[in-house]
Amino acid sequence: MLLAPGSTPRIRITRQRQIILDELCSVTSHPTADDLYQMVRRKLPRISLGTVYRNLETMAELGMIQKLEVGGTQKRFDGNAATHYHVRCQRCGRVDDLDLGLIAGVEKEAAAKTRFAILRHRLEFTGLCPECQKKL
Amino acid sequence: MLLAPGSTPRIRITRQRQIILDELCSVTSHPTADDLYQMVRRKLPRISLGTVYRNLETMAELGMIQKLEVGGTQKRFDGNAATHYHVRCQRCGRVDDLDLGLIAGVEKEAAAKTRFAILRHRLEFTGLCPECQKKL
DNA sequence: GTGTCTGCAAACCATTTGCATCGGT
DNA sequence: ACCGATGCAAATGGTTTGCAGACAC
Repeated sequence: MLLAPGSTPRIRITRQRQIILDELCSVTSHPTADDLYQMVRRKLPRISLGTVYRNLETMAELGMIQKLEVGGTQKRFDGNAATHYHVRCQRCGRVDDLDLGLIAGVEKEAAAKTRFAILRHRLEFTGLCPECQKKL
Repeated sequence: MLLAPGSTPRIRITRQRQIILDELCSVTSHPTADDLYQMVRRKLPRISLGTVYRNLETMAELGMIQKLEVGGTQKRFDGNAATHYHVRCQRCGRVDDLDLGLIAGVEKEAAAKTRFAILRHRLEFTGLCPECQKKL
């Protein structure tokens, strides 16, 4: 979504967009696009998967939500736009929030070690969720 | 690659496997499967992309190399099997190693905050590489 | 000789996209 | 009315897989 200089494309509040956002924010899990599609479909049976993808992308670009690029095949989405860390179960793929304070100063430390301009960081833990621990 | 109890499937050292590993270890970048395919093809013109994928997968499972699930569409591979952190350029996708000491105690701290059994962690920085900074 | 590995091609699956129509503003 | 958004279906692109022949041990 490139913006022509000077133009400000108005984002419309469509029924679909509103409901996708509502569903995402109503949940503490970190649903995939398809999870969300299933959830939203209960309220808008005719919505298409493409619309879900497009809206998630748009809202992530606007900083309203987060697109999580955690491990696994599918991307996941988070209604909490603030930086925070995650744990992912390597067996079932479940992703939980982790209530750790942000690691202070790492970005500064990293910036000192490289010629990259550091924009953000991500910390992700991998492990086994309680349910999967039992099953092993 | 599930192992039947008691069996120890012998891993054969084929020409393909050896060369894929050599190429990966000869390089400090973090090539994608296709990058590696192109590299290996110069020495083994008849190798197939499927073989590259299969071998990378196998060697990652054996802990000989690392499969990096950093952001972006493609997975990347690292000949250095030891835990270390990375910076990724959000514009061109380049991935560099980051010479930071491992964050002490985070896994223990994380374990205390969740009921997950923590197995490992990953810290990834996103930014702009020197080349992409110039181009903007 | 046995059982793994390879090359090839087709299959898979998450995500993206083109297009005609719809609907917010 | 304008132009962004939608539904649908087809396309894309990375990765995986089935199979018959090849090769390491």
